[in-house]
Amino acid sequence: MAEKKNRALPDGELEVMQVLWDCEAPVPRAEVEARMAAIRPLAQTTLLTLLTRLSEKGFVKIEKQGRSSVYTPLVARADYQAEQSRRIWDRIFGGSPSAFASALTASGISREDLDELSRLLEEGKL
Amino acid sequence: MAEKKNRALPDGELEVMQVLWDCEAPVPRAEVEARMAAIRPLAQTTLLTLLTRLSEKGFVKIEKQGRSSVYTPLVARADYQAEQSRRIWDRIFGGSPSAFASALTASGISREDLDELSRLLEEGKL
DNA sequence: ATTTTAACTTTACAGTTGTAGAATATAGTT
DNA sequence: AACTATATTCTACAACTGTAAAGTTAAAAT
Repeated sequence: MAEKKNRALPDGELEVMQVLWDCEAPVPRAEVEARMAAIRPLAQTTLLTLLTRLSEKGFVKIEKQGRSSVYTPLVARADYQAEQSRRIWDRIFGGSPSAFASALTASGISREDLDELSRLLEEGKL
Repeated sequence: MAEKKNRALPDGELEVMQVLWDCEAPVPRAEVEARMAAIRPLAQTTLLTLLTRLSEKGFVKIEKQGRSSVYTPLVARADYQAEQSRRIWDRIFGGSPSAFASALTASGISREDLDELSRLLEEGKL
C-alpha cells in the first residue's frame, strides 16, 4: 500500500495550509500571496517553495491556470487537525487526560474558551 | 532579557525528556538508557547526542558523577505541556474551541478519555 | 605500569526546513 | 519581432534533526 507518513507539517507549510483552508478552492496564487502577506511577509519565491513542498508531500494539488497557478488542498483541515490531536495526545501527554486538562488550564487559554471546549466535548457524546 | 524560544522539541529529544520526567532526578545515564531501550532502541552515542542537544537548549543539566553522568530536567513537564498546548491551540486550531473539540472527537481517543478530559476541564473552573 | 573497558565527545552525513536570489519561460507591449 | 513584465522553477545555503561511527579519556583489572 501507499505511504502514510502522518507527520506534522513544519510551521511555514502549516501557515500556508491554513490560508488555503480559509479560501474557496481552487485558490489563485495571488490570493494566497495577499493573505500570507497580511500574516507573515515572505519573498514571493519563498511562498512558491512552500507550495511546491506541500504538493510534493501530497497536501496540495497545483494546477496551471493560464499564466499563473491555482492551489487545492488535498488534505482536509479537519482531518489534519484530528491526526495531529492524536499525535499530541500520545506524544506530549502520554494519553493522560488529566495531564492534558491541567496543561490547557495553565496554558493561558481563556476560561470561556475552556468552558466551551468542555461543553462541546460533552455534547459530542450525543 | 534572555531568549525565550518556546519551540517544540523534535521527536527524539521529546522522547528522552519524557523518560527523564518519569524518573527521580538526577537520573543516571544507565537508567535513561535502560528506559529508552524499552521504548525505542538507539545506539548509545545517539542517546548521548540527544542529551547533549537538550542540554545546549537548556532543557537538561548534565553533571559528571565520577565515571558517568547524571541528568536533571531544567524544564518541568507541566510547563512544557502548557506551553505546547497554547502553541497547538493557536497554530493548529486557530483558537477555535469547536475545531479543537471536533478534532479530539474524531481523533480516535476513547470516549471515556474524552469524557474525563471534559470533566476535568469543567472541574478546573473551581 | 600496561591493557582493557566503560563512558563521554567529535566528527559525519543525509534529509528537512526557512529563506530567497538566479535563471527560465511566457504572455503582453510597442 | 524585440522588449518587458510576470510567474514559475532551480539552485543555494545555513540551521536543525536523526542517527551513529570514530576518537579520546579515564577508571579498572591484571
